[in-house]
Amino acid sequence: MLQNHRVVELIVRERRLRWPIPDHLESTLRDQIVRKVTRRAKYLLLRFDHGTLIVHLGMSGSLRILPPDTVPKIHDHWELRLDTKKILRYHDPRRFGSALWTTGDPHAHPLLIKLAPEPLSQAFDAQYLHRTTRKRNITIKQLIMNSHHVVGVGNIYASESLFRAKIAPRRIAKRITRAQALILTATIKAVLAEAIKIGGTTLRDYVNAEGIPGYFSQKLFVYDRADQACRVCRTPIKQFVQGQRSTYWCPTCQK
DNA sequence: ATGGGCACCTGGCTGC
DNA sequence: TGCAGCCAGGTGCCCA
Repeated sequence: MLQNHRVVELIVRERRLRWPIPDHLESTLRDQIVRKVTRRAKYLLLRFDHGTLIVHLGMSGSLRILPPDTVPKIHDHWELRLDTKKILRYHDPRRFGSALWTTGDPHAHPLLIKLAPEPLSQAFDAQYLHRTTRKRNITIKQLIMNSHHVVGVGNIYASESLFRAKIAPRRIAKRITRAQALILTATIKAVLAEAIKIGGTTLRDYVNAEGIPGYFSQKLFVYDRADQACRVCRTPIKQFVQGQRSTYWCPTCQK
């Protein structure tokens, strides 16, 4: 869709994202050809000949490919006009997302250099997780949500992965056994792969880039299910706050 | 080095 | 119906 197409113009309507969109970006991207679109953790990488555009969607961001002359709406902060006449448009009400320019190896960028291995890769395995939890006094839920230890696991999938692994969210990371590390890597991979396959998780009225909701919410065992019966044992699901985020778990299934 | 708390924002929902 | 208050799918930064 984007690859090998030329950017005719970058239009920025609101530069104030998590980090300001650099002033030079319009002139830098003009007439550049998108060579490759890749991803690292939740960062999208648009590779050009002279550098890389690093895009993050934050909590509420979306990117859509739109037909020519589609009228921009509120919170449509920037867009690439392509030689195909289509528009790649970034929409983000909360402005927690970002669009950064970097030259050289994008993986060497300060935001990417320290990221943990890709969760769906072989490098993310039981040995890795067991090693990285050693001597860690934080809870296992906070560890799997820390991108220096595990990437791709946000607040929803953290609770879901731990439920499937039967591990209590408050368990201290260094107390995780080798066997539990093996199970947890497997449940993280499964949860992420399933969620990706069915379009992610839609809560309330969020929609994806095609304007379609994700259906993983129908597969949630614990997230957003406080006081409802556990789908395995019927115990009421518990909710509490951990590091300013809501955690959901089943006190019977998870130990 | 590690871990905890804060910050950035808008909008939807709840309850008075 | 209006509105204040609360909560939200992320994550980098600062400080102890």
